[in-house]
Amino acid sequence: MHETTRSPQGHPFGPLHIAEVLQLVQASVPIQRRLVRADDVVIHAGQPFANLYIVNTGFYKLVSLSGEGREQVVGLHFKGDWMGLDGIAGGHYGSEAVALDTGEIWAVSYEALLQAAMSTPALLVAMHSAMSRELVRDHEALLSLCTLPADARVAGFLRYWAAALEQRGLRTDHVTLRMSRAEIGNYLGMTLETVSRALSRMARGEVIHFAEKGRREIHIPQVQALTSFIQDVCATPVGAATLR
Amino acid sequence: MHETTRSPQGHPFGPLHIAEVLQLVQASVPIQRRLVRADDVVIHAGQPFANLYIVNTGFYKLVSLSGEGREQVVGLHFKGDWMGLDGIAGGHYGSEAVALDTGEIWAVSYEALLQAAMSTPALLVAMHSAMSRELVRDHEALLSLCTLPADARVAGFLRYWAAALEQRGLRTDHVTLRMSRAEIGNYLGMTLETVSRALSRMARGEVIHFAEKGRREIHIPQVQALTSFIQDVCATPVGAATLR
DNA sequence: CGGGCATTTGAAGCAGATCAATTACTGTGG
DNA sequence: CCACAGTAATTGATCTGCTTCAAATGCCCG
Repeated sequence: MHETTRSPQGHPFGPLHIAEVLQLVQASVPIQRRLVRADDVVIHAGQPFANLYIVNTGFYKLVSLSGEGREQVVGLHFKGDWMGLDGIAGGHYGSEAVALDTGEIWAVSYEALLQAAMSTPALLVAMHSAMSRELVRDHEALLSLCTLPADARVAGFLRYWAAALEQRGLRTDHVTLRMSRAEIGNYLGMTLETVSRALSRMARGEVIHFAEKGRREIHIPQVQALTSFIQDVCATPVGAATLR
Repeated sequence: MHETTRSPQGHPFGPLHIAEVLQLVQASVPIQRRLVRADDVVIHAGQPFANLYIVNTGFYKLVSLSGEGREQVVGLHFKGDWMGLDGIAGGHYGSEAVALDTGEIWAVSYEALLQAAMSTPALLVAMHSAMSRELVRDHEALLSLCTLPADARVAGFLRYWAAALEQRGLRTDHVTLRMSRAEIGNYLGMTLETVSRALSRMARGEVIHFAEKGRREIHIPQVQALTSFIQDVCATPVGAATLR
């Protein structure tokens, strides 16, 4: 989306590539590695804040729990993303981080990070960029949620996932969703049936194709088609208050 | 909500009170003050990132613009809040900051902030806390948006606004909304008519009262009643996918 | 005092939720 | 390797909360 995949060598304050950030962290602070499998809980909501977690491999969802038992997927995280950032302010993690498949995450002490930042400002900027990116992403999610109809949100979800893969140098034509229809629906603010219908509609429109077995393998001939699909759907726009 | 209004003197790494953060910033970095009036644009989306903005007085909304002209209020900001944080990652501000009435905002250079942070770690933690708080808030907004029916979201909005005022030592029984029904609706993902009806319903239920003239002055006898109202409404729950 | 905008309120329509039933896939034990 | 149980996904029919459309009222400001 933006030009975040640049900076070959990278001067101290410029934006770093995902791999460069991982190297930088590795070189600056002690890291505790942890291998996880699907459904492993990496961060428990409510636990005292101490570490930040950086995704080395795998896919993760962030889940917010309300007091009354409502739960909400509030974010997805890929290689190079930081997790646990919402714990800095209150001293406790604000949401659960759950692995969507096997992977490796790095735990680094926030205190150690602050220390290291004194001598390595680039580390600080990398962390700030991670937080900033998450804010931007949250705002995009909010925008999509409030202004797009269900079908467009599902298409936007696929596009987002594909973009995340592409940014990390992975192929985007064959995508394996790591989430059930229910999880996707929860993230997008709709029911699992609506997700299913949206996907069926996209498949019928040749925007995506399902792999022979298993409805979670999705073939996306051209990501750009998702964008057109979104715009098509929005010819009949949704009705939330338009400003002024 | 949390115990964020503590720390009388405040050791370097503990959470600071809003006024303490403002003092700290003032003592550590050069500040450019700006007086604004309602509808003044403090930050223009897309402009090159350079400064962070701290609210000294007034109320502000953050608006995200999509390429296709959709716009979405993604946040509200009060005294002590930082704005422009979404610009760090991409080098450009991601949303417009618009004043909702008169106030004073402080512009501080991000570079200067990084410099000052070297000698004043507390400043860094204050900034991180601000970002972290915004992430938490975004997640709360998402949760509310996806799991609560319209009436509950409006009540939650009032409760949020009252809590923000209380945290800043202001009275919460008489609240003056600085936003139109359309703005509120946009923020909450519903139409202005639905906002109006929700408020009417709350007034009918004695949860709030309107001041004699001007439907933006709202009397909230007891903030706690808003919470009960939300739970009442949720007896008939909304249907977004529940996880697993 | 009057024009223009914000808000309220009512009536009707619809996108998406809910309910329900079938099909497809995954893992497990024989 | 196959049968079977349990879960995930699809698809259809119906229902409903919220949007849309419409109209009246109230309020601010020149």
